[in-house]
Amino acid sequence: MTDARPKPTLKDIARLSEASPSTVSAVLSGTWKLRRISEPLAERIRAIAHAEGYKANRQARGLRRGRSDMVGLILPMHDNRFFAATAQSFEAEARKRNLCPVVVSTLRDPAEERRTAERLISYAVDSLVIAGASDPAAVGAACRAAGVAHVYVDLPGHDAPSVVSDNREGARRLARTLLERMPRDGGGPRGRAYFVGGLAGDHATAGRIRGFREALAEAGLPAGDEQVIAQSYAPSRAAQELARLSARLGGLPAALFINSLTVFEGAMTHFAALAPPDFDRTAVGCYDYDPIASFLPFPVHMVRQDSEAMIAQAFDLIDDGAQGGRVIEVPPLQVAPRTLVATPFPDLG
Amino acid sequence: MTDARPKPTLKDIARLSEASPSTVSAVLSGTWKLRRISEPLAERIRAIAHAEGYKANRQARGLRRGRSDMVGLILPMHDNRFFAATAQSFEAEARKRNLCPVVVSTLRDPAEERRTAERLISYAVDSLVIAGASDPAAVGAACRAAGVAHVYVDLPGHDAPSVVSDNREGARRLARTLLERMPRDGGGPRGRAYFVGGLAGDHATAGRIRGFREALAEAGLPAGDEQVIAQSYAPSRAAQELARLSARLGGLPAALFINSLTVFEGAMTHFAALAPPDFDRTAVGCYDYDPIASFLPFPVHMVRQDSEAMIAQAFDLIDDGAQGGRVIEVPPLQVAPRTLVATPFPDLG
DNA sequence: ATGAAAGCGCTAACAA
DNA sequence: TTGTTAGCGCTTTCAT
Repeated sequence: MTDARPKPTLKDIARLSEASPSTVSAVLSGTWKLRRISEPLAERIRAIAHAEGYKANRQARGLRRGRSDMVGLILPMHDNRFFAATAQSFEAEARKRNLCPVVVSTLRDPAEERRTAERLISYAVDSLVIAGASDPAAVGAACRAAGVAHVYVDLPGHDAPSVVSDNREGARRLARTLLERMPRDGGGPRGRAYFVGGLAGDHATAGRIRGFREALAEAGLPAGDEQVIAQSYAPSRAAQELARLSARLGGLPAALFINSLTVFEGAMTHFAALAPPDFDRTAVGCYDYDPIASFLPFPVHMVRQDSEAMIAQAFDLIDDGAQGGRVIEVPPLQVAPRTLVATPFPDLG
Repeated sequence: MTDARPKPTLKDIARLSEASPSTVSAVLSGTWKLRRISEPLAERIRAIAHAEGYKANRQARGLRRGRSDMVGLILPMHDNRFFAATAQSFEAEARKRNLCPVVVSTLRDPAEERRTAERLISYAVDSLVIAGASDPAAVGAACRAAGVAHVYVDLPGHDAPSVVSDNREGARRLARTLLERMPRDGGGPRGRAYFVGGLAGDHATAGRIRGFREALAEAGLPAGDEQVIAQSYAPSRAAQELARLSARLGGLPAALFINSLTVFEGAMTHFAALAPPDFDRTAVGCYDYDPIASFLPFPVHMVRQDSEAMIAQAFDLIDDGAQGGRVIEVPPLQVAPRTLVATPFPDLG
């Protein structure tokens, strides 16, 4: 497995091509416009380098140049659609700039998050994108101490620019969609739209509740406090709250704004416990996205964070050397139900 | 953002603590057992290093030591449950060994894959785990040329050890489960188990078909060729094949072994087109895993690759300096339907 | 028990 | 148009 002879270094190529290391370096790293090197020499060097399988040692180059051409993305976890999509966009943007992207997750452990940031910095990453930071201040301190450019994504920091979802606008749009779709047959206890799940104290949830309320107000149907149920993200709790609500209303409400997939799971178990629910009489929306969920036996309008746009913004901020705690809000995307047939399980809706 | 004064280097700490760089290095990098350094001196150095916020430059250290303490994972993509889980396990194992994990995806582009491998190697990663390689030979060549230890995961390579799923055993187990659950009311055209989806030529699918056939044979119900339908992974094609099958049988078969989530999506659209399908009369299994899918209105037995065990194996192989094209097979896990109520939508079966 | 010095592989002044 | 040289920050003999 290990090759017998050691990898050729720049000096080897210099010796073989009878040129000086600096010339070889210039030729091989594209700096050679400045050093008006003769085309034949350049060609010879390239040929020899290629023949010898020369590959520059980026640790050495980085050490000398004081930068690595690596950029890091720190995530809470990989196994999450949004963060995975974020990673994908991150890599695409990094490659556009000819940088080497590396992605690392930290499991929402502030200590691990900090350690990871410091590690990447010690490898001299040029910049860091920090998504869903659990302790932005700590990471920010490490970056600042090292003079490493950084941007927060999804959850804002204070010492550097942030790119977050426009929860309020996203929620407003989803709520509007639900209001359009919900049955218009008069009022009655079931005639209203309900917001379910999440924590009202949570920054994201708070924004979504505002958007929800605004859409309802716009439509001349201002929401009463009982229309917003936001005490938990837990599926079991969601199922419980929905059961209570359905009991009170005598069925599901005309529109259900479900705040996140975990809450949605809980909702599914509640639906399962019902006598065949009548989804003609209920418009369902979920502020979160999962492709399989859009294949459910009833139409679900979903919201997906625009990770692509967010990452593009993040890189712009880094490219521009933006400083300070500016927060940029990017509206999320709405995903129509992918239900191929209007009501896949006809007897259900 | 950028700090005014530059980061302290080892030399700075040496000057400040009135010790030599070599002593400081020894103290700070734990090598100091050898160099019987006095405890007071060590303590003083540590204190000063801490006070100055000294962080070793790993590019320099790596350059000198000829290794970086970084390990890389190359993935086809992030946005995939299996690969995401693989990344998570990879990071956990790396951290156990005090190595810095970095994850990069290559979108199944062999050129990108190779480039990424070379890049990571040029940063002197100590070893590389390559998951779902689209061109193992090219990556392997790069690793060998550089003497970088590497292991393939999920899809095998030939120049180094591989860890793959035991598709045959996984399929056998899933098929057994389906045979246990399927209605036993005599034969008839609908009384048999069917394998649907994937490409029979594909290595993974081929193994699964073998396992499927073996389970049926064990049960005294050897499969005829028409019971294996494996021409495509495409959802639309799957829907089409299922429609044809249902038409021929007069309904869904007693057991449906669905080979992958994409095929499953297609199956969903077919189910939707049917008159209310009767899932009392059909046991459904999917060789793939998605948590939301397990909340569907009918029970789905799912199979999930054991990424944790696979990655643990991969690290063992690297730790042991294993060489050559050995292939280790790890059986996948079976996930029972998480359906909380036996039949969530009672009217559906 | 500690220090001096060489050098990892590369780049960038500065010379020529 | 090209070569010489001095480091980047660290580890590691080899001296003492």
